Amino acid sequence: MRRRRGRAFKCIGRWTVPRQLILDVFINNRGHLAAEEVFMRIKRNNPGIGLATVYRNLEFLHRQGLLNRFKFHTDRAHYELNDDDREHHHHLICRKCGKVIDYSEFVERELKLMKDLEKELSHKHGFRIERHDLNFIGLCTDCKV
Amino acid sequence: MRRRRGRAFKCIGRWTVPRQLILDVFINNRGHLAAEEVFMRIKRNNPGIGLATVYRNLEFLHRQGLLNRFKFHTDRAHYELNDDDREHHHHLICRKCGKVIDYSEFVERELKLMKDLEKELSHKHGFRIERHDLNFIGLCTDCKV
DNA sequence: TTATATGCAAACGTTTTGCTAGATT
DNA sequence: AATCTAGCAAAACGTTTGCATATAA
Repeated sequence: MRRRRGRAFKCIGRWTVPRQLILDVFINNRGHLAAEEVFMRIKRNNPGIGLATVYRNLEFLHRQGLLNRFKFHTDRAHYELNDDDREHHHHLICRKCGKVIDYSEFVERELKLMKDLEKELSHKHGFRIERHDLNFIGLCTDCKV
Repeated sequence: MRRRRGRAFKCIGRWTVPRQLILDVFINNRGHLAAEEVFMRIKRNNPGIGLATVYRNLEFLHRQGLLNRFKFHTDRAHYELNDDDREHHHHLICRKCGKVIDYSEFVERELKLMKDLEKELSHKHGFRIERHDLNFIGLCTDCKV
């Protein structure tokens, strides 16, 4: 198996079938998926897949920078495709049904603030800030009735 | 047992000894504690306490609005005292040692942005936003060497 | 050919639950 | 007295690990 993603990408390790299948799930399904959900989707056409393989490869793809990892409301880790072409965005999380909506409003203004904050905080607390994580929690249209 | 907190507070349910002991841990120890840590601290002077009681009461106190609940880097849920008098703040999280530092820099500017964002997002996505959660993840002074 | 990844099952750490005795109102 | 809560142990849940087999390079 040799098919990867469209653009060039150096991979530490071997590019295997399960690895590609997992990535395909995210390519065909822009969203925020937990391991179990990825596992189920692959299992439909590839019943031989193991859940541990999914877990190992989600972590692998995350380390390779292909997937972003989140801990939202629930206990499960969620992953989304880390598409360089994609706009910087954050998440609206419904605390009732768990729905996650991406948004990119006010990003320029937000990024400016984040940069100022990172500078100030790095200096003051000696932290080397690598990333930030901003979530809005509330009720979605369906759940707020 | 009748002792509660300084200010008035209506409690749904019964105010029990373990409930007070758990709250005391947070009053005497401003910080972000996981269930196990709270359990250990109480056990020192009250060996009879059960871990399940701690879990149940952390959730209880969170529902009562006395504790804030976070899911940081690790798998454990962390809680902190929700002190109304306290400044609005966010968290710097060290991804290596798990240390959590509170900060309140740029809060006015941040709150202004959050308010604008909440208004825009509520309108556009039909979300009723209840709260936001902003974390900076990186390496602390000790871990970045 | 050889290191790496897979699949399975068992182990793991955290959190929840069922139950009976006990405490609070 | 009625009801809610505690403590214990067992189960549940998401995730990780050990190991023999299979696969990519």
